[in-house]
Amino acid sequence: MLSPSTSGSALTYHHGNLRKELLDRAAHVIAEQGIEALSLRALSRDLGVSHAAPSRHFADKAELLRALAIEGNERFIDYVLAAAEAAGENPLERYAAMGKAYIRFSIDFPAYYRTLAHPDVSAHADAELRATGEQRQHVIEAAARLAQAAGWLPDESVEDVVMFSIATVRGVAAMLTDPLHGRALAQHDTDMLIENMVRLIIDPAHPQKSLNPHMKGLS
Amino acid sequence: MLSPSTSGSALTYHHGNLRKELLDRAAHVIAEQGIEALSLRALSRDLGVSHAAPSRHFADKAELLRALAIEGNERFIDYVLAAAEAAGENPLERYAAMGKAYIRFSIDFPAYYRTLAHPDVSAHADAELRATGEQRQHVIEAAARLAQAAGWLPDESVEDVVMFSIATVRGVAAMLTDPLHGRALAQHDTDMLIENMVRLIIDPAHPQKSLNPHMKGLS
DNA sequence: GAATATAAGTTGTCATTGACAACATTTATA
DNA sequence: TATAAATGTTGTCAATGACAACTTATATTC
Repeated sequence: MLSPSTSGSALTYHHGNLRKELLDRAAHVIAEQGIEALSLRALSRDLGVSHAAPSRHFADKAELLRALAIEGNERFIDYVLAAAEAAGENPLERYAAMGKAYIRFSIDFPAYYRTLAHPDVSAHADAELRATGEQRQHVIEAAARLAQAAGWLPDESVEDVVMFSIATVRGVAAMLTDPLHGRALAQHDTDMLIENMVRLIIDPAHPQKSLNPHMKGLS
Repeated sequence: MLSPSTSGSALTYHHGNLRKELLDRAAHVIAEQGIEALSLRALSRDLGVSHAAPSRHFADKAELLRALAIEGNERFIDYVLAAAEAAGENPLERYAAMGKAYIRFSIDFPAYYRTLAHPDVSAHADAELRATGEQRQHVIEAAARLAQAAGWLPDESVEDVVMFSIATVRGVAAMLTDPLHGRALAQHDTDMLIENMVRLIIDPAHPQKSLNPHMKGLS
């Protein structure tokens, strides 16, 4: 009862570190049944606390989702940056790896992805969530700049290539996770699909890909 | 009271054609305050009927949203096909026009777009909604085939170019309508952005755009 | 044209939910 | 030890979606 070393539910405090357990359980429910099925009271029941307990950690439901979204943004950044590191030094390879990681994150962490993609969450964004969202943007934009400097779509503005690449991977992620459109693909097919989609955005083997290839040939 | 010719609320029946009025009002609320703010009871109050009246037309809330989504898919198809017609005969121009129309639809008809994009709606899709979704897919796919035959990305599979182009416009639409990411752009900027994004997918002026431009040069 | 079936709408009720207030208990701090 | 702060509980409220029972208007049938 008193020992903080017990793993699991009765950790350090009254009932354990309820805040974290709420977030974990919420992520589980969202991954299993979607974000609409999330109920603070059901969450409380699952964790064996009273229905008002969550209010000590989250002012309302939106705040819990916000916290989950912030956590998701942080993990997203780590995930994508790790993929870039693993890809080596070539800026084109790095950016392609980040694109694949972007899509894969949405599949590997459906709860974070759904939370981040949910319209109501971004509608109720606060300063902190906005901040992690901008971090996310900066990480991608910095890598895009380097890729462009290495020969990718040199005639386009940075804003445009950033938006183009984010939009595409975001759209692919949406389609793969959409139960309507996303017919279940085999693991191998998914890998191949991601590979192809990212190659259509940026192909490290052919960085000269450009809308004005004839201009490049004359320069 | 009895005349069916009066426009507006007291049309033909008990209270008018309530079904249509519910859908219209729902679209209005969704466009104004988002899909989460939609309440059947509030809808009933707005239209001056009792809280159980909607149940005669829609078994539950999901069914109303489903009907709205089906309507949205139909209008989407009309909208995109009209854009293709206006673009003339060239398959590349036509496909580009359809891409722009796709994005523009999400801006011009936010209620339909939000409903169609909402995860809970596609989760509760029925046969009819799925059918209109497939129609949508076929319309795009047919145009993509023609564009490919006219020289666009000839080395890729149809499935890949379809997914790539849909994903990109879908992502752009998501970003433009996302209150977090979509900082308000001026009308002209939006036009230019759409233009650029679609040109990065398919550029009618340079249909030879391909991942293997050197192969094309040798053939 | 009256009788009847059906469609459309209403009132009443219920369980669930998110939010809040008042109270209780445990931990931290002075 | 006294007290403040954090954490959790019980009780309550209004709003909501869903449903059942009842009412009324339109359509159909004899």
